[in-house]
Amino acid sequence: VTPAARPGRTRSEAARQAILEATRVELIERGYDKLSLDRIAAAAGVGKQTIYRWYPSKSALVAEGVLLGHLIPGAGIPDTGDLRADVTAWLVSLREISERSEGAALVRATIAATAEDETVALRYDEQVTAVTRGELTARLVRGIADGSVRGDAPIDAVVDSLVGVVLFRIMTRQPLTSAFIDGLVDLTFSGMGS
Amino acid sequence: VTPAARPGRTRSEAARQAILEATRVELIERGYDKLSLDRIAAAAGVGKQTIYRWYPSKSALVAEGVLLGHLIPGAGIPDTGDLRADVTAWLVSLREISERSEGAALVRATIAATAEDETVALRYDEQVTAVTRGELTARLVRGIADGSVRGDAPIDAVVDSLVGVVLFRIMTRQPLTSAFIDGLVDLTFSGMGS
Amino acid sequence: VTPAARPGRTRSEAARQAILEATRVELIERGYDKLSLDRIAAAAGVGKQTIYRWYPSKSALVAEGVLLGHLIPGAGIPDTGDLRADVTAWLVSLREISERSEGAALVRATIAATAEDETVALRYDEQVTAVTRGELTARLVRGIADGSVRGDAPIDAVVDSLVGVVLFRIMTRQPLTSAFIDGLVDLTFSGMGS
Amino acid sequence: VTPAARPGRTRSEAARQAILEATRVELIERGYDKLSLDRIAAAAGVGKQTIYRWYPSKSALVAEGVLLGHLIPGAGIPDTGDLRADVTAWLVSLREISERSEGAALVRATIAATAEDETVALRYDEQVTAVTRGELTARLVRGIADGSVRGDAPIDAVVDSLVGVVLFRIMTRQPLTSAFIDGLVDLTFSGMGS
DNA sequence: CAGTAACCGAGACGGTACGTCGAGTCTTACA
DNA sequence: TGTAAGACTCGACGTACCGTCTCGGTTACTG
Repeated sequence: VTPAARPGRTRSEAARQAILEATRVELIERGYDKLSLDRIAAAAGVGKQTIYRWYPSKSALVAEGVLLGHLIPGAGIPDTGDLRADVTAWLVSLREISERSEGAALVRATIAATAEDETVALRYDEQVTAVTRGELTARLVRGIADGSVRGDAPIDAVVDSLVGVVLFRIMTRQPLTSAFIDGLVDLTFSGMGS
Repeated sequence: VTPAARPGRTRSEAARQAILEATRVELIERGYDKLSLDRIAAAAGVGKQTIYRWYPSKSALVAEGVLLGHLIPGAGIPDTGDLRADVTAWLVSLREISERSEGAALVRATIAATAEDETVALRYDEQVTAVTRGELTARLVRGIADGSVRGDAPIDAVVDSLVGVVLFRIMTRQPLTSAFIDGLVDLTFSGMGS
Repeated sequence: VTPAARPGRTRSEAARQAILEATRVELIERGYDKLSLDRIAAAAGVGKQTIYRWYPSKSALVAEGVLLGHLIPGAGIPDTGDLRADVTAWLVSLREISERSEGAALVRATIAATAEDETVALRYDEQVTAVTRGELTARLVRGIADGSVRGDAPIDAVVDSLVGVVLFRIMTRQPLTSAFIDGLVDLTFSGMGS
Repeated sequence: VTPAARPGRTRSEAARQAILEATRVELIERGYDKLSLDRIAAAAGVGKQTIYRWYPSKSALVAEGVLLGHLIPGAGIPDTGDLRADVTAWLVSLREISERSEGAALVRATIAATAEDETVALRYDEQVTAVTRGELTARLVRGIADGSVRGDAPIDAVVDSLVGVVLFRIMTRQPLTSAFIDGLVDLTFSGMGS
């Protein structure tokens, strides 16, 4: 796909990357609602108009800037054959993200943006929830095959519970301790019923 | 405990209530980051300074305005003796809150405020998470007593999973359907293991 | 002298004119210290920031808005050959300005701004006093030439006395009557000595 | 006339003096339009209401605070028999006032207040112009008697010229030099005519 | 000599305006 | 035509004062 060969100067992919990078820095340092496009433009060495040429609004920029491969889906679910261990490993990798302060700040910025803006929520669903659900579902289906998951397990509930609880702990600034992860895995596999 | 007997005119509780009410209206209609203190002051018939006299920041105002008995803890957990039915009933009552558009808007505003501001997160923890955890824990302890919950169930994981998943569905604009609730209760009691 | 060729949009001279015009209206209607930049901006159809881009302070705006060719120097000193008649005619033209209520209001605003702000005082000196002194001095020099003014007359004292007395009468709301003007001219030419 | 014998606590003259003193300090330090009643009240150790009990408005306070015996009339016109020397001495005493920075600041504050507020202008006229005119007139009348002033001199023009020129020099921050004073006296006695 | 009326310091109140910052748009000169 | 720069309108921010009102508390006249 040739880039259309239009007249005039070609749009600078470098500028776009600089914008996204500057956005992430701002998000980490100040959070979602203290974001300033003026500051981003200055930091990226870019005119404000260039930002608006790529992204129609602040939330679109944030959606793109945060979600594009820089977040949770980065932590793919491993497949060692031992499902319980794999889920635990996945949660541990999320814990590591949440313990780097920049990671927690980005996640919180994403939560705020998602809660406040419908279009960000849609993008979030496509790019994070759907991907995670896909990976997790695929892994669980293999688990059903090897007998470690029962055939009628409520996959949606599992996915949303796990993602939801992680976001909730980050949102409320509670650490994801080992003990908590163990309890969560235990609950997920065995339930609390007697 | 004397009421301090400070000099000067006594602070107007009526003004404070008007501020909180106007804040809730604004939150429902516009969301957290489009909140305008100018508009709130005008709607409440109050000087802007009076708002700042009571609340040091936008987030403090939102924390107070939203959390004070106007949210989730309003939905207490029932106790009919049948724990599974009680948890289901509790989730259904949350669904009803989330389906009134004002309920969902307030919850989303709270999520945004909590994610962005540490002090709001602290308040949220005290006034929502702690209360819910307390109620749920008490109910589960009775469940252990009557044998419907195993003695070593990870209570924290249960509480944060249930609250987290509800907030996650509201944040991402996914409905809390009956089917989802059933799956969630099933997962919580029985786990997904085979 | 090239027009600088700076990057970015060129500053809007139209906006500046609208600001000055709105300022004069406000000054006439409300006076110097009841001036509101919010109102001026609204009346001029201009953002407040644009006012601050042109003028660093309220007084600078007033200095510019009032002094720029809209004041006393507008009343140049005539030269008919009869110096006494010329000075009288000049004072009469000042009387006419001071009798239009908008004229008096503008003069009083200028007095207030000048008295309160050093930089306005400097501008006033350059744009009003210096110009008037120049015109009057030139006229008096011609008067010396034709013998109607003595060669060692204290020009500075003449200029400051005439300007000062006019401003004083306007400031204290005393009218510039014909009788007063005649007395003043008499004093200026002949002195009060016997 | 007894002071009415009203019931209730008598108004505190000490408070009133403290208010006036604090007002003068503020005027000297910040000028007329940056005056703050809150600051004055705090500095005077007085409630704001007390100020309003004595003075209905900011300008009334300034008029009272500044004019009451703390200004130009303090410099009475001497009478040594030599009128020219007396007028010169009076102008020199005004120069001394204008050279103490607090003196010039108070005069400028008064000018600003007078220019902006009609009621202050009235008071100014009564308490400064009228008094000065009275003293000067009395002295000039004696001058007529001893032959140093011609009988038909325009007294009003003399008074307003002298007061006006002094205020004008202070307002525009020009010093009252000896040379200027000499020129002014020369002009006043002999005129500029040949 | 108790009542009560006017004062006092203090400070909260509803407002208006300040000077600054940010969003999103528009207009230059340059590449 | 795209780009960096930057001015534009609009609107919100958090602060400072204004002039009023309301506290608890203090005088001083009055019945």
